[in-house]
Amino acid sequence: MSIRHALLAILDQGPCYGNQLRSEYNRRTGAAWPLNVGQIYTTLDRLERDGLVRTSDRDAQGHLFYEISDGGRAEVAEWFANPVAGLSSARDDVATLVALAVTLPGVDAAAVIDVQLAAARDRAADLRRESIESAGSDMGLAASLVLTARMAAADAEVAWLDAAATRVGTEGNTSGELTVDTVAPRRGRPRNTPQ
Amino acid sequence: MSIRHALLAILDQGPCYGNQLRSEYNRRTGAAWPLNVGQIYTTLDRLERDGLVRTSDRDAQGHLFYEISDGGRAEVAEWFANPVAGLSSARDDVATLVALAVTLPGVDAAAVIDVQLAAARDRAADLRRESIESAGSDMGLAASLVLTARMAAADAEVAWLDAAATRVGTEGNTSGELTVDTVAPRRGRPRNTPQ
DNA sequence: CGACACATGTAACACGTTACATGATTTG
DNA sequence: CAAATCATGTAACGTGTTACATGTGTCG
Repeated sequence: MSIRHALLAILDQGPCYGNQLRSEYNRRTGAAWPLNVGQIYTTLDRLERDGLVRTSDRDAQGHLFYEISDGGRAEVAEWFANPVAGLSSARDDVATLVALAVTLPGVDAAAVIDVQLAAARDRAADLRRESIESAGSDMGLAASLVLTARMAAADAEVAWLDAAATRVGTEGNTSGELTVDTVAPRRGRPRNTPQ
Repeated sequence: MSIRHALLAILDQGPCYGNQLRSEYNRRTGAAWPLNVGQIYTTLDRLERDGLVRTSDRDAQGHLFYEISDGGRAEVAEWFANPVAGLSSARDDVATLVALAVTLPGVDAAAVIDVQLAAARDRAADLRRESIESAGSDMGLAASLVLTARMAAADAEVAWLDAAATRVGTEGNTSGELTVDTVAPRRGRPRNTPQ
């Protein structure tokens, strides 16, 4: 639900054509999450389908302009006025992976965590470098904020994985391992004995 | 790509039937990200379509068991051995929202941030409470790790929003505001003057 | 001219998600 | 018996994402 709203919010400033929207989106988010060109048009189609946008006239250059509707404006206002589901409420693949690594017998949880930790550290370092390199440039406040958000997320991931590694090392997974058997449905009788 | 792999990893322990997989998934992830029952079956269908799983026999109770294939086992091994794309590389809706709020004239960025900040704080507090309540319980290591991961993500979000509020307050969005005009395509002539 | 960027589109697919239908079994 | 739970499924939809086709204008 992010791209939809982002494009809509930009269109709230005035009519734009496809590629223009792409540029705007990239510039404002610091090109952090690259947006495929085609996606613009599919998203615009869907916005039009939902009556939030309508196609306007064509340019002298042939650019096809899209214009926001009243409904679209309302949607933008609502977007800006209410909480959105952020990363902290999203399904976390790394956490899922680690949780399963810890609970599944036969998986070296420590090794799994190490791999993810190394990758997360790389990622954090990349972002930090990017931040330093673009320090003197003309990067706007928005792009700068996005960059710090990504760094914060990466750092949090590193810190958590670090703590997880320690806990797995000390607490072990002795009581953590869960065989599928444990969950035998109530109406029971020993069911499947994996392997 | 998370649910697929999670179910596959559980199936790597031995055959399971649908609802059993649901229980396993919920238990191992501390039921943090609730999984609709139907999703299990759609996912299993797709796993079967891809040859990573095959249906096994039926139980005396009529339970339909699924069994992992060699290809599935390979996929699980690969999943555990390589970095996965975590939250830190995902599109961040909150950051996008704030970035747009800061760059779009006519939007009260400070107010937008406040709303998100309040929601994030609530979320963090909820998780902290959940953590305290389940302190003495028999929560396994995995579920505990997942909970801390969620708290870490929520805290990071709060901290970032806090910093963003400050920066928006001090740096203002004077130089940050970007009219759509700014981006006039190179081959140019003043194009659309929004509003 | 040829390479490249601009610009618009389309077709297909993946995954996640929900709502609904259906039956059996347990339990109060 | 009635309600709740267990269990299996299906149909439909939404967004994100990619790969591809196509044309035009610019620039060396």
